[in-house]
Amino acid sequence: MPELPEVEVTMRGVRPVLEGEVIEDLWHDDKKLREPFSPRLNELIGAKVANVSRRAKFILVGTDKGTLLVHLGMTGHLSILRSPGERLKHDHFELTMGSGIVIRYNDARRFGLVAFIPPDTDPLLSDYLKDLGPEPLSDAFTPKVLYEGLQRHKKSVKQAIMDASVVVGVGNIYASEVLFLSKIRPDRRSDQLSFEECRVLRENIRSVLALSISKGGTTIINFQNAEGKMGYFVQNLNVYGHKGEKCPVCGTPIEEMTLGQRSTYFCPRCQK
DNA sequence: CTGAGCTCCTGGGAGC
DNA sequence: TGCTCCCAGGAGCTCA
Repeated sequence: MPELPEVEVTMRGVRPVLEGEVIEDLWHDDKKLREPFSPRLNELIGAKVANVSRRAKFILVGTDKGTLLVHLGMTGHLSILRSPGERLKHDHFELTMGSGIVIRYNDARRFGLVAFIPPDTDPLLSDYLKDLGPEPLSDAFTPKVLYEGLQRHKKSVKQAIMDASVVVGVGNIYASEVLFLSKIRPDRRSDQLSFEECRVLRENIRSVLALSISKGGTTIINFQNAEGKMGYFVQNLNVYGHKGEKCPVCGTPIEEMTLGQRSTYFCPRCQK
């Protein structure tokens, strides 16, 4: 379940093996991911990679012949293969670079996306990215921006911080964690939060994501081995998945509720 | 326009 | 042991 930190770490992992290299070959299977593979992806063969970046949970591979957009969905991951073996089940896409290195995309549930943005289109203005809210770790994500974003909605604060038009990159797990750290009940209406609560919430969103990225950074070496297995971040989750266990702060049993069809965990005593 | 609910997909766990 | 059922979740879609 890649959340933003895992995408960032993946992006940092593939960047050095892509930038400045030529895409020598490109392969995909005939199953569709979130949407079918575009025939225009083949235009990237022979292209030189200029830059690799991230926007929300998308990885952007910018070349002189267009941009490759990769989203890992729920179960997607990229492997860097110096001596690629045979493809495995659920391998759906790969790039062979001039260096001989193969970047391979595997995604069991096929919730991910591989898309082509033509060279005459600014990828940030493409349909995939144009409506996205601020990056949580950018200077643009101020307490005021979060406050105003939450004021625009009447849904629960948990659903609101998972809404990419408010802020990108907060998935289901971190939503519960961040609200716990902020002592805010997930089912509070987003437009009922005070400015001060938004300030605290904004701070926790940033610190949790930043910490996960820094932890993930140490897994890059592991990530680059021939196995290509990255593994999910093993981190201390305070409430997510801990229904019935004691709150680490006050000892009250953690409760679970459903918001927007998604499991939500919280401490009924700490979170107001 | 908004928010609620549904949908895609497969592996893994629970239950029998 | 083996079968069936159900759940997980990012994000786009439909509908009221």
